[in-house]
Amino acid sequence: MARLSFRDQVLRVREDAIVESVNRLLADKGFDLMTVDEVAADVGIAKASLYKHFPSKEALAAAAMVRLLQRTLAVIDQQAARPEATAMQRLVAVTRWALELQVAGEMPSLPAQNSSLRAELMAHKAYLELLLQVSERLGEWIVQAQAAGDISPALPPEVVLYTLFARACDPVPAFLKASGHHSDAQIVDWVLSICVEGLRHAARR
Amino acid sequence: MARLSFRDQVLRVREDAIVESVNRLLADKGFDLMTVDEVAADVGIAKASLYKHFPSKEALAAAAMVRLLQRTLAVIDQQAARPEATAMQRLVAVTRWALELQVAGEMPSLPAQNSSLRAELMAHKAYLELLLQVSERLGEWIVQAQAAGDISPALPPEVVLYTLFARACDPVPAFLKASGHHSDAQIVDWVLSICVEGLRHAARR
DNA sequence: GTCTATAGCCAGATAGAC
DNA sequence: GTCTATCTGGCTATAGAC
Repeated sequence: MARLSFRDQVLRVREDAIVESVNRLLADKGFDLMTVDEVAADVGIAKASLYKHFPSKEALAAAAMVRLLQRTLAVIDQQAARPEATAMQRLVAVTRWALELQVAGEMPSLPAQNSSLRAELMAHKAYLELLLQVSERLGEWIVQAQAAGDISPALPPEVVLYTLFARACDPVPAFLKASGHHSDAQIVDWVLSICVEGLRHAARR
Repeated sequence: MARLSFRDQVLRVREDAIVESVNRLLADKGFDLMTVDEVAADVGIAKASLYKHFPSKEALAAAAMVRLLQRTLAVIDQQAARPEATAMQRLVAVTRWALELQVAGEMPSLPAQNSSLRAELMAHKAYLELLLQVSERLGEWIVQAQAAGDISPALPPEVVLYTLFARACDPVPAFLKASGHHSDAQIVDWVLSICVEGLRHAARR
């Protein structure tokens, strides 16, 4: 990794601050309700300055998703470094991390249906590359967990992968949290248990 | 039920057509991307005429949700009329119906985060009444299924209810459908099986 | 690169004739 | 109640001075 000049370091720090604001606002309000004015106000710079760093609102969201995938890969690396853990335990740990992020209100969420956003994401090389990496890393563990009998072999790995991904935008934690009867940890445990046991015992029917 | 005058019948038919268009557009594009202009064009009337029937875009969405809940109650009634079925079989049948509706692209979906929409829904008496009815009807079966050992007694009924509700907006079917490798029926079976077995075997942890 | 000010656009809602 | 035409506000994005 090349040494960065002082100017570039300042730039980097500012952009990190921007992306973190975007991440929080995406988690809080979602893409459509998040306005660029809000982002600028939250970072503490003028809107025109934001557009010097990122060319569009969609690019802002893409940057937040790249950040999320990078953090996900870091968690995956961390799990890969546990020699005593089974593939299933690693999958569960990563999923638990995602659920905890969501319950803490730090999981950015994008609408599945906004076409301009989808188009920009599908053209974003770094995003696609990271998404592929995450999928492949998890995919290996899924196959291993199926061989070990921890995940039903009746399920295509693809189905398992999507089911795990979907925990990141599962509405159940938010509803349970809103009802106010349970602790965050308890909510995460329930949702995780339902997911894990579902994958374990699912059949072709 | 009072006999309707001819005028009122015409009104009713037109409003049904409107709500059906809204339902389809909500399923297709979601609330934020659906425009009132599109609804008017789809129905074949002017936008101003739409506003004579429904006072706001949010009211249109609320009407579509009321229609959905009414259809849900009809399915619940249908299951209640099967004396040979267990509570669990009834719950599974209702959930399967919802998943099939979603895979067919006829399940209207609302963003969880749009606050003006949430405010209007929470003020909509018919909607809340129906939602309560559906929850209570399903809640009874959930308790019975837990007593029969078909659903883990470690789960609060509330958690089970939300987990079933969430199948209506589960992103997994859409992803699997987009991948193009599987039939609709197969997709529904997998998602349903993961859900049902998860509820059956979930533990407190 | 940062700012103020504004252009341009789109979508929800309304006026008013018929 | 239906239409055409218009208003209004808010949002993305940019111009241009410093």
